[in-house]
Amino acid sequence: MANQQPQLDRAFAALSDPTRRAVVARLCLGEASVSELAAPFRIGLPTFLKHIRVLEDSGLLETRKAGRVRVCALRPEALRQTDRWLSEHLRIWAARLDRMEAYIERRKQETRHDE
Amino acid sequence: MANQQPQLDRAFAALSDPTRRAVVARLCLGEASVSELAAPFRIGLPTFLKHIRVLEDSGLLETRKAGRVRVCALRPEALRQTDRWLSEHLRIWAARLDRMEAYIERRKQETRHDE
DNA sequence: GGGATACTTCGCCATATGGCAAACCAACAA
DNA sequence: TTGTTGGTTTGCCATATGGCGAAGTATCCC
Repeated sequence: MANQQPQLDRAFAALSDPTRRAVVARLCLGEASVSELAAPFRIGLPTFLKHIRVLEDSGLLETRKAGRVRVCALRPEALRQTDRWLSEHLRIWAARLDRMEAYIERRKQETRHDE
Repeated sequence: MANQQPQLDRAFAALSDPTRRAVVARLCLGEASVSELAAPFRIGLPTFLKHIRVLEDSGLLETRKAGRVRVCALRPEALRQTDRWLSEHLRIWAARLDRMEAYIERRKQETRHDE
């Protein structure tokens, strides 16, 4: 049973860390350099860099070097992919619930009919 | 900087594993016992149980014991919570993009005006 | 009771993750 | 050219994760 969705694995894993979610949230507002992104956190730069690499590997963001500064930008396609997985499964679940309710309603009707 | 959303952390982490996503997908179709859920996978039951515990701790599913069988059911609220985080941030990102496009459009108009 | 079934716990292992400090490199800025 | 800034690499550590097999417990069925 090989893993068919390593992309999805990595995106969900990347989003499981509050620091990384905060970075994604920040980048929704526009590009930023590594040190700008790191500023709100009390962790060392090497550690923070690791978070950036994880986000990059997951496809959630891309970076480019401008002089000595590394600029980070969101890649919303990866975000959309994870969102699609969730909303699709919620849809399936809701559809089943609807069928169940319809079934119960039908049973009620039939019971009334029997009386 | 304390973590404000351990729930969200755990839900995303739980969904980062293909086995666990498959379990969630299966449970969208209705309740199932541990061994029914484990059947499609080639991993041992103890290992599979760990996955179930992770899903349970994340709030994505709940279980109850019926005789010697443990029945698992989806808790869609946790699924919805993660979906909300994603769609909200996608919304913010899209809003910014709209503003940028509007800005560029305005610049175009002004440039034309200057000619 | 006694066997089969369905977990459940235990102990172990390899790898991954998230953190640190120290030293290093590259590119401005004076 | 020399210092400062912004990032990067390296090495280390503690804990978590995902896997295993063996043994244990609790039901259920005969």
